[in-house]
Amino acid sequence: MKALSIKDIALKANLSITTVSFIINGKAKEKAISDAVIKKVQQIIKESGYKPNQIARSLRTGNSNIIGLIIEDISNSFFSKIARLIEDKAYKKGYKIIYSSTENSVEKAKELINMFKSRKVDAYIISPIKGIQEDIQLLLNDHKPVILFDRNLPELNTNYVGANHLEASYQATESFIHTGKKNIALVTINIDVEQIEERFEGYKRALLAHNLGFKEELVLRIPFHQPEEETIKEIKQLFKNKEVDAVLFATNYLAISGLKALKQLNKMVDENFAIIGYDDHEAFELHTPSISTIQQPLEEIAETIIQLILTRLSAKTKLPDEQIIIPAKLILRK
Amino acid sequence: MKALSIKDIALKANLSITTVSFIINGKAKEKAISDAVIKKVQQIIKESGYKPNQIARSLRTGNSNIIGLIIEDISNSFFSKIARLIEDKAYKKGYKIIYSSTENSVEKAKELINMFKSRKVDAYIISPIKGIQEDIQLLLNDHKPVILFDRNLPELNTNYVGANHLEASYQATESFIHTGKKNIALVTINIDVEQIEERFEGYKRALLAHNLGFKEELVLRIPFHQPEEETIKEIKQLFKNKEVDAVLFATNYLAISGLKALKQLNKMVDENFAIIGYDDHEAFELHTPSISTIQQPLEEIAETIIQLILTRLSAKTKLPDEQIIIPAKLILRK
DNA sequence: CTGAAAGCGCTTACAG
DNA sequence: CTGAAAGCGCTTACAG
Repeated sequence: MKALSIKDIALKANLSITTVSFIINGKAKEKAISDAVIKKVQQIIKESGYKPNQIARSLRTGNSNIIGLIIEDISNSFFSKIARLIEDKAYKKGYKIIYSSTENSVEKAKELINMFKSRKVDAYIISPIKGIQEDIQLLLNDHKPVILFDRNLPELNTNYVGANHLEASYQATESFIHTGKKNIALVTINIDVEQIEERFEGYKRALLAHNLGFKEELVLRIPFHQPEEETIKEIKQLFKNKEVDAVLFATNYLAISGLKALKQLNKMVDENFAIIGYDDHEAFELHTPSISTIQQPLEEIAETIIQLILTRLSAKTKLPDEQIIIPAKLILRK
Repeated sequence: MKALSIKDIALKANLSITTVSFIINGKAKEKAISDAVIKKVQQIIKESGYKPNQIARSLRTGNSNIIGLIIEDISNSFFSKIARLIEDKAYKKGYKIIYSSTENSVEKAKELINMFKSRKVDAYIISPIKGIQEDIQLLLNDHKPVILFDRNLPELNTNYVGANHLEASYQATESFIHTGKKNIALVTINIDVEQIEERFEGYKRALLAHNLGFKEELVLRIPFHQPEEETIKEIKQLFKNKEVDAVLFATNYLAISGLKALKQLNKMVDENFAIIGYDDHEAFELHTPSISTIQQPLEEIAETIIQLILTRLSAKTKLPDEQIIIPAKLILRK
């Protein structure tokens, strides 16, 4: 039971494959194919359930209607939610998404880019890490649309969509200060990516701007691949420091580990001890008391990314690169 | 700057593309290519950064090294975690995953299957819905490996990996009964899929087995696409029924809505009012008090799926279908 | 209005 | 030990 090919359809219709191809690709009018022929072919296609072989089409045209999505980890709710939104929007325009997680490995990220390249994806959406600039530059040389998101690589001339992490973490830190907190800690991750760096900078600048002084010992940098138990242990250590009266977490999973640490210590979030997370998580709202958080507008980010991609895919000439910064919001909860 | 082709490599090496192809595909030994030639070609490939065009390869061989994953919703943590585990394991074997969400739409599920088919994916992992049996049967006729998971379609003769939902929800209900609960409610979703049906059956049978009687008014069936606010409203209604002393939720997102409802009502989970969720969620453990839940062993499910796929992809003949039921565990938390 | 033919970049049966 | 050639299923420039 082999799949039907355009040849079979042409045979049944008593036409050349050229004519059938024109009809399939909506070029019937342009090529002045008669209405009768169009009807006949469409009828045969419908009855036979014929679907064009996309692989052959890709080989011939050089594009695939596939957009490659490269992220850190699909099981992180920030990425899986963005992925879902992007998928939905792309799907409506006839594009499919193929995704893969880098786990913050330069090695794997490079492999993924090559993989996608050899599969001729039409465009790339990448949450990048340092060390893959050259690989991305090759895509750009190839005139493939590339949208970086979440994290930027400023050396590259391409599109970027992201939140103003510095500003957001500045505000979060400031909100602690406004409620009288003096010893504000930061729990962050020790990966060398710009948006993590920015979150740190915002924290530091807010402290300095309010003359609280920056103390390195209040910054806890968690190794990326560390097992969660270890992370919780380190956070508990931090929490036991009686001086600390507020903690900002630089990612949602760190904040989750922080909440687990609190629970294990039987320590409460109250007027003497405040925390703020980064990126929302259902657990934050449900927690008693609810946890404040810095929220990136996922819908807006996804929409912006997909618009940038689609306009670039349909443009005949290269459009100017855009750097779009979308404000993250501090959601204060009680 | 066009990409290199096998022709370019052959030209540089002063060899035919046949020979180059044999070397690329590891058939050099088998074809008795001389070591000197092998070395030379490998050197040229390395220097030039040549990557074979997978599209051309797929067109010629009929397979793609891509596995299609069709799930309900990638943003649901159950699926995104499974997806990540499957991706990891597949990646190590040289397979890529292409995924899409059906949103429980028969229409979309059918489209996705066709899309994957026209892209010549090598195998399918599907969390199916009723109404796509015929489409899956066509894949089976085509001798493509298909693994159903999470939900089964018993009419089909294919592989299935899933948890024993009936047993699990029976046990959960029974655990309520053992702690003296009399009016046990079920919050479920009104989609017609087997594993949701089983969760209902387990609940019902446990009640009947313990002579508590089954009351339809204690079963709340939430429409699938309903906005969450509406769901919360309905659950609040249920919670206000003073008789209800225990609630079993049939999915993790329903339980999350349930926790939000509790919070809005300022109602506590305590010895007089118990709840159990389905599939784990970080919010369950963190909740005060922690929420008990039925947990599917994600790692084991993913591993089983990928093993089934890989053995079938490398087998020369059709292997017998397997129906693998993996026990879900009731995790009781205080 | 419609068709014959080239070619996308591979793999592989066949030949020597 | 190595190569010429067919063919996978399309699209499209060219011809009439």
